[in-house]
Amino acid sequence: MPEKSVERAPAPGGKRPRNRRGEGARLRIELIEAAARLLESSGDARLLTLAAVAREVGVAAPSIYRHFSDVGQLVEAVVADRFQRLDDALVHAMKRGTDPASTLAACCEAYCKFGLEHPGHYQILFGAHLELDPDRPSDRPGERVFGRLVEAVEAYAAAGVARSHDPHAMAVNVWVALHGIVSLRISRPQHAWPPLEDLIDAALSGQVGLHPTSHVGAGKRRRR
Amino acid sequence: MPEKSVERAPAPGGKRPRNRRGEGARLRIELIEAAARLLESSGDARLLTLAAVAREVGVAAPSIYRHFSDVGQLVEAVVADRFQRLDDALVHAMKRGTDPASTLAACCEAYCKFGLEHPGHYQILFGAHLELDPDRPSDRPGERVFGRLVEAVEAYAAAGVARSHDPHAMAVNVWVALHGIVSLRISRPQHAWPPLEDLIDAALSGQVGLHPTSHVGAGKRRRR
DNA sequence: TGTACATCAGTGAACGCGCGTTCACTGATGTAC
DNA sequence: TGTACATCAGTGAACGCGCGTTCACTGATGTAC
Repeated sequence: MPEKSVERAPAPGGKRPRNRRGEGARLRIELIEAAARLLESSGDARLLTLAAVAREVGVAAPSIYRHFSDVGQLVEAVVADRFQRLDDALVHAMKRGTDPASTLAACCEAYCKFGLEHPGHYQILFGAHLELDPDRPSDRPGERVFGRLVEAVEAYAAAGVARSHDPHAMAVNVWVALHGIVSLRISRPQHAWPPLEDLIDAALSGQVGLHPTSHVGAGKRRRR
Repeated sequence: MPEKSVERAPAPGGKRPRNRRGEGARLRIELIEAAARLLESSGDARLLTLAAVAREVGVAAPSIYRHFSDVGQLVEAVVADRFQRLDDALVHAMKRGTDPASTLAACCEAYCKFGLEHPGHYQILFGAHLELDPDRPSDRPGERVFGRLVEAVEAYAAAGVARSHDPHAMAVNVWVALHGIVSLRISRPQHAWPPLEDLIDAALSGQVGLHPTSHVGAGKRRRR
């Protein structure tokens, strides 16, 4: 029987082959992916340990130091990546909108879906214990994502049917509502929740006056 | 002068005097209070250690076992106590209301204030990692608190000015909105938030059609 | 009233474990000559 | 072309620390007689 048949052997059996010369940077990627998996399942960066990451990848713990000087940098790498993914998801969703109303709805829906599909990451991104560098307001965490919401609400408001004339204030209210939807559904999965769409509709109609009928059919929304 | 002048000597200096015979149960209280302080500052029960609680109280770690068989029971004691306090606060606030509108507003305000004044506890009570005994639905966490909200919304709906005719659904929307307000303000303290009252007003007017003017003057609300 | 005893409240030492971090090292492989 | 060497990717052993948990114990104090 062939000995080293599989290249990507999983950690338990295969004694993970070391990278070729010049390809050491691959471990960096693997470490970030492993940390991301662990963070997804814990939902709190403070519970992440270097030892667990090393184990997950199948590598000795000191090997991590070649790429990250401490666990914080590893977390930062994961967090930056996930903020980027969320932003990408919002931008992508908004492109699907055919008018300001459906664009705003799509944006909100994408936000909630990201959160509900990656609850651990969502909790880390928008939970209280992030502590990125507060001196770099450019990446003040989540501010860019909030900016997308502001964009969408502004465009909707410009179309003239919004509730008030302060798009920024409305965007705050919408963000708060969406965050409530996502985080309570994550933390109370056993509660008898109405369909996600209904919660989003209620938030949008309450906060910006965007009623369900105005954007039915914009995305793949189906009522039951 | 009386010999045992100070009963509650602080941990650092005073070598905490042991309780008299028959008063061993006092340590139980102290342990719960200490755990509560630590939980308030961490915001996650999974970070609580017996060693830290023992240190906080000024007692040897094994002493805890006389009162709690593991850290989970200690957490459970704190959580039950804080849920009770929150419920008390809501009930007390609602008693101050003079009509269904002001009662509902007072309830929501009390909910938010509890959360913002005890952010660590709020995160533990309504965060994702609680895991109380799911076989006892009676204390399914937070359900009783949610029930207060349902009560208040129902009373308001019965008065006839509500947005829809499904008080339970409205209460869900209100809960979600309040949770969003509290948890995002906790986790993004540096964000330029509007006054708490404005956020609550927006939630209430959006979700149940209760507009600020309908309850101005009911509590100590002041506009600026 | 005095004294022996039972009980209570809590301690100190010890253990194994997982973690972070350091250090010198190993072995494969690309490269200069 | 062959060979010596430098470098790269990663390891294994070791350390101190904090933690959970056990165990036998200690010393104060209430109580029975």
